Amino acid sequence: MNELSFIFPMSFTDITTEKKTPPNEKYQRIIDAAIRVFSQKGFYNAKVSDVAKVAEVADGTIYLYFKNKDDLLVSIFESSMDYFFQQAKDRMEEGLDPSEKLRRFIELHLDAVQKNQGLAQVLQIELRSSTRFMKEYKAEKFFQYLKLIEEIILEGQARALFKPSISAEIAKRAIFGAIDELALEWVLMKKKRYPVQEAAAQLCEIILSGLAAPVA
Amino acid sequence: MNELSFIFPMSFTDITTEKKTPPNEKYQRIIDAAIRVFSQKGFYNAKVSDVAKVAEVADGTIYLYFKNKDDLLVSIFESSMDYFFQQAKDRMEEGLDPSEKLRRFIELHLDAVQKNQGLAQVLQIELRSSTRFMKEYKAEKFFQYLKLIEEIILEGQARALFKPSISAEIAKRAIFGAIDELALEWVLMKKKRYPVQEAAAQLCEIILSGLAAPVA
Amino acid sequence: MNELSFIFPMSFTDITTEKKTPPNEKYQRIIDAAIRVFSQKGFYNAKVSDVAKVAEVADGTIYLYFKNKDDLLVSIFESSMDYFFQQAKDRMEEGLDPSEKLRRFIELHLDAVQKNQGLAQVLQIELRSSTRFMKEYKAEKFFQYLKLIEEIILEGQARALFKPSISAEIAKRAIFGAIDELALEWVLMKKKRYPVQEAAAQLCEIILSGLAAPVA
Amino acid sequence: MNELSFIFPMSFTDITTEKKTPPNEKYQRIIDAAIRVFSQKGFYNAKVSDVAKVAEVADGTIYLYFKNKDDLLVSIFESSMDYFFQQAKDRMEEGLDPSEKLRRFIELHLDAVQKNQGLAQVLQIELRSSTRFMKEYKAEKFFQYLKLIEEIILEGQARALFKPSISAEIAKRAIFGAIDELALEWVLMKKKRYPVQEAAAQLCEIILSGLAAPVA
DNA sequence: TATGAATGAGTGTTCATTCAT
DNA sequence: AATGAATGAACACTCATTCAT
Repeated sequence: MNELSFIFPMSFTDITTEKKTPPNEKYQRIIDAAIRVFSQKGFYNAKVSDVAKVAEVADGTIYLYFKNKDDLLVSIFESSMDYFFQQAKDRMEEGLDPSEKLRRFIELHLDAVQKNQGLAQVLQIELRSSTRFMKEYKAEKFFQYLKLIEEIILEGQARALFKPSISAEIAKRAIFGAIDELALEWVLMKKKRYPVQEAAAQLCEIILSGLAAPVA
Repeated sequence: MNELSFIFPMSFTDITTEKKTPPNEKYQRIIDAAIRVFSQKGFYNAKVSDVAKVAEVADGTIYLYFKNKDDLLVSIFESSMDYFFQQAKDRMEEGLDPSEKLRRFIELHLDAVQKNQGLAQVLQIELRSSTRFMKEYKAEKFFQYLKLIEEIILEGQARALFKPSISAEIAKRAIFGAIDELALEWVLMKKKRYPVQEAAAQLCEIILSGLAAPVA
Repeated sequence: MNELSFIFPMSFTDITTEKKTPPNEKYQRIIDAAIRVFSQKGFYNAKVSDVAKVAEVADGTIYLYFKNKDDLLVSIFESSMDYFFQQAKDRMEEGLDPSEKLRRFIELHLDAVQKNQGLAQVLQIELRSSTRFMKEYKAEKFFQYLKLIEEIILEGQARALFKPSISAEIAKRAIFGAIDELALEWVLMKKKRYPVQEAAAQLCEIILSGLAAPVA
Repeated sequence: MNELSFIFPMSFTDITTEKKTPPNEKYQRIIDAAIRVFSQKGFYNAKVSDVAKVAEVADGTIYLYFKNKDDLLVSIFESSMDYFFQQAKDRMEEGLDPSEKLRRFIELHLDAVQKNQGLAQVLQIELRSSTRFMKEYKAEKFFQYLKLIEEIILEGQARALFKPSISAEIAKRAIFGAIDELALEWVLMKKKRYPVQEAAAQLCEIILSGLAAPVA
């Protein structure tokens, strides 16, 4: 049972399909160990051998499943995003109001963060840290994520529910940034001063009225 | 002429007062070199000797001005923030409308980013990368930054211009996150699709109406 | 075949029991290389990579067997002393005259030095060099060595063969100093002007009559 | 007032004559500082800048008086020995019994050690540490020291007071080693368990009867 | 003489990665 | 597939020495 499968009952391995090495039990152990170790020590300060130790695997075994240390981080990112998309699809059925969709999206993100704080830290802090990831690595999955927000905004504008003056391209980034920062703060907070849901609600209150078309 | 002095005509050395080693010409050269090198290669991938080379200084000289490689990063952060606060104080005079203050704050941040893209990258990407900075190092200056936003919100609420239901504590984080993400995207964008000012305007449009108290 | 096994036919590994890493072939190669390199260049001037090169091992391999460069020196000392004690026990059977025991002890020490001059240099010169070893590191084994001499003296006094006025505590140091200095000179002598055995005999002549109780 | 001048009222500078730079007040300050620093930290762990700090001189100033760090150590050694010889000449007047001369010699050495423990440590531990000093540097002064002992022994043998079978060449080394070791132990002893004079007396008791020709 | 800022060669140690078993 | 001993490139930092002032 890994950290992610705690969020989503369906097996992790079902969605990731690109990997050459079919994710198996040992692959999972390594991913889970990496999440734990990276979130505690930080990616750069974590040793591959630390991950191996936690995963109860030999150092070399990690290289049977991952190309190198970076690949471990990328793999964590990619499979996490796959989960997220799966969930997003489930929760935001067609026909919902764009405002409601956006609310659910925000809630989903923050709920996921709450359920998996170690993972959240890795994705937010460590991933961002590497110039490689931010500049060179085409964060395909990250763009997919942004696209989800963009589509909601565009739909809202098409249905005249959101201000037409808003640039969806820019707004999606601002919204992601806000969610991301709230998530990060909440995760790093030792003594939680408020539940994540509170953060979600507050953010919705600002964003939704911020986007809303003025009533005639 | 260093990167920062490009933003602010007044000398760097005038404001920073805490440093034991009084920032002098060589200190500046090293800071500027570090900003350039860190923003290009990333903090972890940058060698101290790279910084020395760019600064046209011997490796050892860096250690006359900075305790170690980390200290270089922290110093960049701290002096940048000092600049920012100085600027913020100048631009947001007393008596301004809270909405106007917030607009100016956002514009200030994004303008500064535009004027100093290398520095912006370092602060956003590299600083965040280190577990040290995020968890252990008490980012005093960062909290001061957040406090500026918080005070504007509280003032707006006190004057019944902003919704009372908003938690300033949470909102300030959301706003910072939004600014930060827009800044990051803009900086990393190879071919600028829109001016930063456009990002500032868009963000203001969402945030200001999002915070505004409904008209009776 | 290592330097020490030249002195004692029994395997090195048989006696050293405290070491976590069981001395194996590679461990021995490193120890032997270190003795050679340290005796030639001196501990401080020897590079770890020099030792690695002589041992025909990668630099990093040394750190699989030794905590650090200092540990290499300590390990050489400790295992040498273990050998010595083993030998001393064998050569100085119970029932021997204290004078005879002392003679054999001195001969043993100087013979060992002759058989292993590189090691002797390291132990005498390099070990003494480090403030760490002399002041902080409790040279347990060295005190054991001194104790052997002390016991012989005390036995001689108990049997009224040695002067009762002699302080065993002080005498053991003086004797060790004399042996040590003779050993050092002999080792450093390029062209040997006399055999070590001669030095042993001369020292015995002084010490034994110096300790002897006056005949009634 | 330097450490050495505490032992000998005559000025340090009067005897050292080889030095190009005439030893003056600043030269002395540096020597004294070096003795203090080297004895505390050990030669290799002491920084030239430490010595400069203690001497209240700029780093560069040291190089006006000494060729390099090694030269500092050599200079300490040489001038100490000069003092010693001066003293030895004074105390061991012609006409004295060889036994009495040897006793005075041993007492002189140990008294000097007691009066100047920092210096003693430097000479015994640090000097010996460097392969340079032991192997390459022709310790002229050290041989002079040994010669003093040798001459006493030869005189004793010529006058049939000492055993003719003793090799003066070997005995002088043994005696030096014994003195040196007793000195070292005494200096490093935290809580002095006995006065140095006791060590001197004990050593004389062994050595003198050890050398003495048997009475007919 | 004296200074002390600047230099830059030098090295112990780490750790991602490999590969013989 | 799995291991983990071995590798060796890489790098932050130190400090003896110099030299412009």
